[in-house]
Amino acid sequence: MSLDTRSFEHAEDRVPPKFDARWSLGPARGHVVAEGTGGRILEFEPRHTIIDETDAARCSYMILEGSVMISKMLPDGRRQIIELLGPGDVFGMTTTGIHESAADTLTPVRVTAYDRAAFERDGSLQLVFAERLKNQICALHDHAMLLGRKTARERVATFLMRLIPGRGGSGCLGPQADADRRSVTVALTRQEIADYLGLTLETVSRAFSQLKREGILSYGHHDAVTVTDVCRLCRQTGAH
Amino acid sequence: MSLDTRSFEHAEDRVPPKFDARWSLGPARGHVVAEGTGGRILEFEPRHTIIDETDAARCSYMILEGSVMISKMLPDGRRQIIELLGPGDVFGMTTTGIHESAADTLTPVRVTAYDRAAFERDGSLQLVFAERLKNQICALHDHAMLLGRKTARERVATFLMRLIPGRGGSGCLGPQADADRRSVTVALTRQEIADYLGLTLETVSRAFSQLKREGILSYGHHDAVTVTDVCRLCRQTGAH
DNA sequence: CGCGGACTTGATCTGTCTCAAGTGCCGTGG
DNA sequence: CCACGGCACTTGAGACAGATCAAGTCCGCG
Repeated sequence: MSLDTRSFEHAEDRVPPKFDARWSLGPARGHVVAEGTGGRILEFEPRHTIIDETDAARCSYMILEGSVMISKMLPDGRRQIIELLGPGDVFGMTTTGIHESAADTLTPVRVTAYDRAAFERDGSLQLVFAERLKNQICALHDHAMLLGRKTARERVATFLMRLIPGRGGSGCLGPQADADRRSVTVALTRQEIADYLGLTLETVSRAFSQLKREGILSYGHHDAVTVTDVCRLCRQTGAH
Repeated sequence: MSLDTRSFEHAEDRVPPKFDARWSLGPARGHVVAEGTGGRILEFEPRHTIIDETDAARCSYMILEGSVMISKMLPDGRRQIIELLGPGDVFGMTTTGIHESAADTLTPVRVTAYDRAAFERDGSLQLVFAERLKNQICALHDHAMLLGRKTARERVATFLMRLIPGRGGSGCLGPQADADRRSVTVALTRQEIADYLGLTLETVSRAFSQLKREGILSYGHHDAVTVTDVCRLCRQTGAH
């Protein structure tokens, strides 16, 4: 149901985006690591573009490693981050032949890219993708609920809960052992979190500060957050 | 990409919901019309429940005729309508074995219900569903943009544009012949539109009134709306 | 040391929600 | 046939969450 959130804990691996002509020009983005049966394995640095919103759709992708964000822009510049994806998730499928949303890396990413024509011919591959799509649809449903009906505070709490594997979902394990605290790494800037949650950067910042003041979170450096009381955070998500 | 919106134009067919024990009890909702190869064909009256949010998932469904809404509720009663579906669309798939959203009819509906176990075994059926899922994902992406970033006015304009087949999408035909006017039937109440667009009923009503005052819409009876200038409406959607 | 980027915090503004009437239509029953 | 009640919708007035505008702070880096 929820994202594999360990994938967002790679911020420490981040290196500053460095321009490399080989990675940015033409339709074949990314660094080809291996050619295989039907799929090429590509690698991308953090903060690089895999798909532009207007690209012709030549490939479908499955993530092997790292985190990818799918986003859309309105002509006046308003942006919405639609999905945050991790290992196993798929993107780039389309029925129109044109991608209608962009895909960018958050962390170092390795994907398998399947040529569209080859993909269409391979039924068993499509089944694998379809299975994954079901999960992603479920996440999109939850996210629609969040965007349409939750308060800013609930959105931020929900976002943070998704970063904690095994908690908050239908099969929540409850508090473990003694203390119910967990550390997570937030691989997104405040602006990106805002674009994901349908808020402004300031509102996201205020929600973080408020949760910190209440002792539910603690953090020094912005992307290394400790949730000091997971259950209490969970009760702020609106789902209880 | 967009919904097949002719499916929302059946309000005139509506009959008042009538209670019928056969339709409401137990897991096998709906009226079985035919048993077939792997799938049963079921019929439902307007405004009836196909799936409850907590149902165990026994079937996957494909719509043959009519409109279905998929929704979720928070424990405190806030509701979000996640998707509006028409003929060809599919729902009820899950990887968890539990449905996590409800499905209700808007109009008289005929669906094919595939037993979950049988469905899992039939690869070609899954491929048909997968193809359809791609379209629905695309619609969910657009809807996330709407919920996260559009104003009330833009949301309502976008909603109305989706009711006009062949217009507003990537392959928009532009104004036809002389006048650019179209009649649509809105099969949802203001409250349902609000729950779909992440607004309140009053805000939806005000947006309708405003568009009417500006001469972009006209309507007497609430569910029979004439868009008097489709292109002008389209320019209010935020997508231009 | 000074600059720039990401974040925080405060003050104010505003779009949407909330609360509260009021209207019109339709079906029911006298 | 008309009075009545209920439901969906409209409209207005005021409140409020979150947006916007504007300083700041903190930290890494050249």
